[in-house]
Amino acid sequence: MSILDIATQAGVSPATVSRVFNLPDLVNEQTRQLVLEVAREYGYRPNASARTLRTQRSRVIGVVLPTLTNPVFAECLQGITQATAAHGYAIMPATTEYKIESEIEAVAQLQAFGVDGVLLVVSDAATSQAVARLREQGTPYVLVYNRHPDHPCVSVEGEIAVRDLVHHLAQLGHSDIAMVCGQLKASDRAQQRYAGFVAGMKKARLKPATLIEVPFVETAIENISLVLSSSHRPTALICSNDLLAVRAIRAAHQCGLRVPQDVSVTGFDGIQLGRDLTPTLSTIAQPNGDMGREGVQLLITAIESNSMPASTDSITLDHEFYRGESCAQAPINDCANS
Amino acid sequence: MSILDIATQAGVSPATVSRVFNLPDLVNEQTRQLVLEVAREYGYRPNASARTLRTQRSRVIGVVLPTLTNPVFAECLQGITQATAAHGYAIMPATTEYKIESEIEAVAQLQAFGVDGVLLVVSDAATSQAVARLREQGTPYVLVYNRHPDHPCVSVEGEIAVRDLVHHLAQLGHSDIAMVCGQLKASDRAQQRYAGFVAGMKKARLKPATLIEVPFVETAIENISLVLSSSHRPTALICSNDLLAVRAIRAAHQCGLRVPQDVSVTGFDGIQLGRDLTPTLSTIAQPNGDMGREGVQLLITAIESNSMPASTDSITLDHEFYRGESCAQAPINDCANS
DNA sequence: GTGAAAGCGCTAACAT
DNA sequence: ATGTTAGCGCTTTCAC
Repeated sequence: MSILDIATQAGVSPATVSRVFNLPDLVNEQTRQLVLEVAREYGYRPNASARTLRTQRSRVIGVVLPTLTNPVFAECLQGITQATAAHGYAIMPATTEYKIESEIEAVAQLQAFGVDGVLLVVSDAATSQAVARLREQGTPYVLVYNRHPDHPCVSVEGEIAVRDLVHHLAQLGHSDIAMVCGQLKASDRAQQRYAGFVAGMKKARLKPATLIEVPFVETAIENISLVLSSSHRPTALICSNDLLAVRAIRAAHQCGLRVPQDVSVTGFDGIQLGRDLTPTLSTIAQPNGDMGREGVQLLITAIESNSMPASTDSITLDHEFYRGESCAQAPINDCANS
Repeated sequence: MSILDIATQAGVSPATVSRVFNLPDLVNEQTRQLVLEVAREYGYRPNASARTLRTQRSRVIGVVLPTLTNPVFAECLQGITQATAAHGYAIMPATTEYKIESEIEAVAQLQAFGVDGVLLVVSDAATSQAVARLREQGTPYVLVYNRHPDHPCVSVEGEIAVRDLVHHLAQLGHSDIAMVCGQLKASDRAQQRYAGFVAGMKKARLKPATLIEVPFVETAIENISLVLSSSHRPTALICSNDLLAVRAIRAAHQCGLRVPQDVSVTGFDGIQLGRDLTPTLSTIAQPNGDMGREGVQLLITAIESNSMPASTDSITLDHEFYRGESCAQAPINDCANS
């Protein structure tokens, strides 16, 4: 069923049928009803490829994410899905599994499929080849979660958030605080969060910050356990994301420590599931759905005005420390220690 | 950069350029190298819409899921993504948020975007209008997680799995076992799992099975707490999915009960995160990534042979009961009770 | 092994 | 308010 068939059946020209679907106001009420009727009868729906070929617009947005297995990105994609659907756009996601070389590959694939723009979460905005390619080729893009002055980004102030969290923990009597991260060099976000940790520790005049860098998620629990079973263990663990926090809690448990009585654990991301865990997860919550939605807004606005989102369009959303049960006052004896 | 530009630059016809990309064997080695060279130089990539318009194949697969917020579907989508990418296909996901009327809407949207086929998880395969539409219109589709004799499905034997689980719990000394589900009428999977529960209880000659039906996730914890604080509370809770199991553990905690010493909790799905929780989640694990991958395989095979997947192509994958820390022997006193 | 040409279904400029 | 028509970029038959 092509537009020509419908036109013939309705006794009008293909142009009129096209107008009924794209510029209905230009068509006489009666004619429009007639066309709509015929179209419905034959179950006609305009062919997207033909429209795209003609208009050079696919109404599809590409999305590049590290993984869907981390709920933070799944929640974000959920937001993206809602916002795009509301605008009549569809999405085409691709995941990199945190492999940096997959980023450029994913972008190339999406471009090959003719997406109008791309939303992405990259390992490191400053050095990303994927982002460079997008920019060179004039494909509209917006970074989400990444935060960099040269690119259009939707992000939260990760550095400030962690700095303030250190302050909060210090107030709870913690002086021995360690940070748990993935590989720092593989993530600009982790670096920013770590910078906030260092700044916060310095400001609180606490002793040089311990960093537990976890190279692979598989060994996270072991890595953390090692530190928790040392003679002078930290009383609080600031994890750079919620999944690490979950593993930190497990590590504590394996070391015979109770959370939060013996050790406090905080995460970063605010995944929904954290609210239902036992203990509930303390975390620096980001509005994950909104991050996606705002990114879509930025991107579609640019696409429809035939321009590229600018770094000056960047949006910073509010974060919020959610104090769950995994975080409490420092244990008394440790207070005595310090 | 169109195929014509490349052809002109290389001094060949557009047909030859097309062959270089689609039927390279038909092209003289030298000519091919030349064209490839020119194409690379200009960063040429064939236009997907034009190809789709001409061939009537988009190489895009639509995916309809309830939500991405439940890791079970995120993991499945991950598998789908990998398999499609390996075949040179892209995916276009849409979520229904468990709203049954969104299913048909999502399908219509995907069809409008010209997907070659659809992978879906629906509320109820038997009555789904979305599935009916797909079938009527001759759009290839495969159901995932749903299990129904009239449709091509990739699923596990949910009923048998739960039946066997009841047996396992009975062996552990549990006689007072309750099942926790979402709204039964809204999910054929939950119904099947419940049927397995009833069958298992009967076979184990245990007293009529208690069902805790949780209408809304928001109130799940309250609903479960109510039962756990009753005078003759169950010693084991079989939850129809892992997210409910997490909430059941929380409910137990709020009732002052320890898991698993006072009450055992099991889930269904095998989400990866469950392995890192404390206690680790006991669950009937499905191979979520593989479910997606198998669905893709079935679908693409059909698409490329110009046919529709048949109900006889349905695949049943193996499930496995993962015994985590959330499940243990029934408490002694309760054994005495029974 | 390569080229010429038709046409996939649509939109938009132009004409009436 | 509606019609005519060219052409988006590609693949594929048919011819050579």
